[in-house]
Amino acid sequence: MDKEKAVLICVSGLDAFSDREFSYLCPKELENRVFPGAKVVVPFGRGGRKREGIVTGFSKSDGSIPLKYVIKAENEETFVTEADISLARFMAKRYYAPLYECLNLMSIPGTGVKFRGYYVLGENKELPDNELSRKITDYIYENEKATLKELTEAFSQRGFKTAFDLLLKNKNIALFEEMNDHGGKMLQTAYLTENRGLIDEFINNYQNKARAQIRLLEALTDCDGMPVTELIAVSGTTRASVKALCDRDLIEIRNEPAKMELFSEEKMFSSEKPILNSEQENAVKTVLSGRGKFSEYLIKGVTGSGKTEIYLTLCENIINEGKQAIILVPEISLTPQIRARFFGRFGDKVAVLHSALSVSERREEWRKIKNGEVSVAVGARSAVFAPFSDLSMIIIDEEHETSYKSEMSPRYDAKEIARFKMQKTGGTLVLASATPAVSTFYRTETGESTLITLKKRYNDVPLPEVEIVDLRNELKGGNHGVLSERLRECLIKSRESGEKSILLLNRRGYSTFISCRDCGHVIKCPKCEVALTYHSAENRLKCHYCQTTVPTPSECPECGSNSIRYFGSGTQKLEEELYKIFPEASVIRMDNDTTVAKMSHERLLKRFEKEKGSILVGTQMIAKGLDFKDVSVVGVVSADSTLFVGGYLGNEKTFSLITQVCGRAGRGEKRGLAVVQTYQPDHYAIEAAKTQDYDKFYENEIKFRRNVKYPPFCEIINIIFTGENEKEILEFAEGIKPLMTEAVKIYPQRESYIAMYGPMPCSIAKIKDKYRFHITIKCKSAHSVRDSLFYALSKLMARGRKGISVHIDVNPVSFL
DNA sequence: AGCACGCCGACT
DNA sequence: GTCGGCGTGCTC
Repeated sequence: MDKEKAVLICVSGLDAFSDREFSYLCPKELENRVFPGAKVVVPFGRGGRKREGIVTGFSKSDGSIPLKYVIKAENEETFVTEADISLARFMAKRYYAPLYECLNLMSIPGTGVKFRGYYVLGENKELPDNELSRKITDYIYENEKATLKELTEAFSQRGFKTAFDLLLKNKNIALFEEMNDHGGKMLQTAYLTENRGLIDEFINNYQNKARAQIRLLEALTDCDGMPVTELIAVSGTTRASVKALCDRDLIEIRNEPAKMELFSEEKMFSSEKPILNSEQENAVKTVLSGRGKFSEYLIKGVTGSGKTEIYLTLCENIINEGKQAIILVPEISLTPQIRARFFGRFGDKVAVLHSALSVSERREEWRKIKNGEVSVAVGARSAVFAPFSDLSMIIIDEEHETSYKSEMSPRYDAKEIARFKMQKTGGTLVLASATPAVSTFYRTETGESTLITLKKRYNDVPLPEVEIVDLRNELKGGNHGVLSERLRECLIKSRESGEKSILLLNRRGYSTFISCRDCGHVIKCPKCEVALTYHSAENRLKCHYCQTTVPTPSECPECGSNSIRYFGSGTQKLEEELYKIFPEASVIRMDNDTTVAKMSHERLLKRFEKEKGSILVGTQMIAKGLDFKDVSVVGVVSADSTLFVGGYLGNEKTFSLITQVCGRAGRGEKRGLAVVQTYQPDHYAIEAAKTQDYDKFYENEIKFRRNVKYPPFCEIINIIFTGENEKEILEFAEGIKPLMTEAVKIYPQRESYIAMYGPMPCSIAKIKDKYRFHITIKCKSAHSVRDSLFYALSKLMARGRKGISVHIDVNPVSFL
């Protein structure tokens, strides 16, 4: 008899420690649709509930356990390749993530865990004779369906489980598994109606009455329909005005599958080939000379040295080879300006992936890549998984940015993924930055990567002059304000000559914390272990970690005194102070609070560009991707604010942030001025920033890293435990020590193991009522401690751990 | 996460 | 004795 085909499948919904591949049989009728890479539906667990799975290989099952059958095979477009499977295996091991979740990143977007179990009324209408049964069925009847979780919460009384089980057994209720289908998401799109006459009439008659509605109509006249959310953002209005126009029958809203809509400016952007200078040409030549086998480059080029032209030229070469390339940029840089350059150059040969896309737009881009309709993909972190068939180059712009590391499971590092992919296919990896990550630069010293340096700035504009202001002297001089005398002077001068200024202050809100003068009590978030920040716009205190807000207290909640004081300054306060000095000026504030709405980022920048003598105030989001003429002054209000947070990366973050933002000064012909305010003028990160001297910074920093054994001289594994009960977490986490001792005996790789610290409270010890502890492991390589750590953690997780969740972060970039 | 099995305590 | 609560371990 023909043996039935048995396949290995990774199943959704397992945690990293119980994650395994399972064997299933394939029914005859599905035989040619079930093979490695295919998405399938399988029964799983004792209840045989449906789950999504991905076939990872063929099983050599010996028949010792009875196998279940694959229920369904999905259609073709959900497939992943064998190369994806081996990449996913690497990721699952390296980042301690479930294999399914890794593969899911590579398959078509918006197909997460598909099945939700609901309970509905069953065929048997005769209920057991008890009140609880009736209540449960009534609840389901009223809501049509209910999840088990919902029911357990609604009937958190004794006897629920029994009654529930009985109902299920009697078929009074039944399980209904629903597909949680995100596919083909519809988007509300606004169109002008056919009543053109009425529209013109309305615009004329309501000039001064319904300004918002008129702006909406104007925005719509130039285009053929626009998604409502975008329309609101572009015209700076609200949903209420949209509704009003609908009621007047002037516009209509249709539900449409979302399309990727190009902005007119993107289409119009010139497609002229840039003329490269000799440095740029050399860079291109060097990179291309290594083609044909895996090679890695680091392009270190000051801001304005024209790195984007190099990327464009490299991509062009790849396209001519008939191959494909990915360009990764930090999310924040995916502004229309940058997108425009790629569209201008490659037209419809380029796919763009960014966070503002809806699921269906993302699917469409993914499909174009998969079908070979495009040859270049530009996108943020997750674009590294773009499913090209003959990918041959990956370029990572601003490679020092920490956003290339995912902070959600799977906590992957796009740089490592890119390297893995290029190594496998013999492609080229290009990293680029004005201020490379110290770990990246180190690779050029060990020979793992080739350094390419660009020194010339576009049009030979000199780098800005950087002045350091010692804030301790300001204090001595009696100036307690946010702005030093010197910076204030420069701002005034800049405004007088009609030029723009940019001020960086890496703290949002008004004040950083508020406390009582009499008893010293600091007002903290009720759910998190952090101080609340005062936000003047809402006149409330906000928690930046859980978004809770509370009214501003007029007296101290501890001692009742009414001398509450606001300490520290954020962007809101700075904005206010600037208005005091320049009542006439246009001060534009850009931070998380002002840019939550889609597109508002771009609107704010446009305003800044348009208005003479305007001042831009913002958090680190203003440091990148901005390209303005006539910015004569850049101010760094508090240079040390990133110095001692962010763990060992603090120095590097500070140096690159200051350098980046200072580079915004004086583009165009004139030399700009940057004023850096600090309490630590002698710190080497600040000193090096003064002369914009990366090499000097690197020299100091690598010495420090080597001395205290930090990356690149080790790898760090952070294990984070969270839960409601402080004591239980601590006890649980302590359990890892003996297990680790045991594990190291079984997997003798001790030479790699450097040290284990903790458990200790995280630097934010509580978020949303959950306490947080962490254990940090330093090792020569994460790879060689993987087996022993996995052993210890699996055993640890196998014990009762009510309410404690554990996650692992390999080489974290944030240590909160 | 969810589901069944099995141990233990309360109630008949 | 029996029912039901709750902890423990497994899922092809």
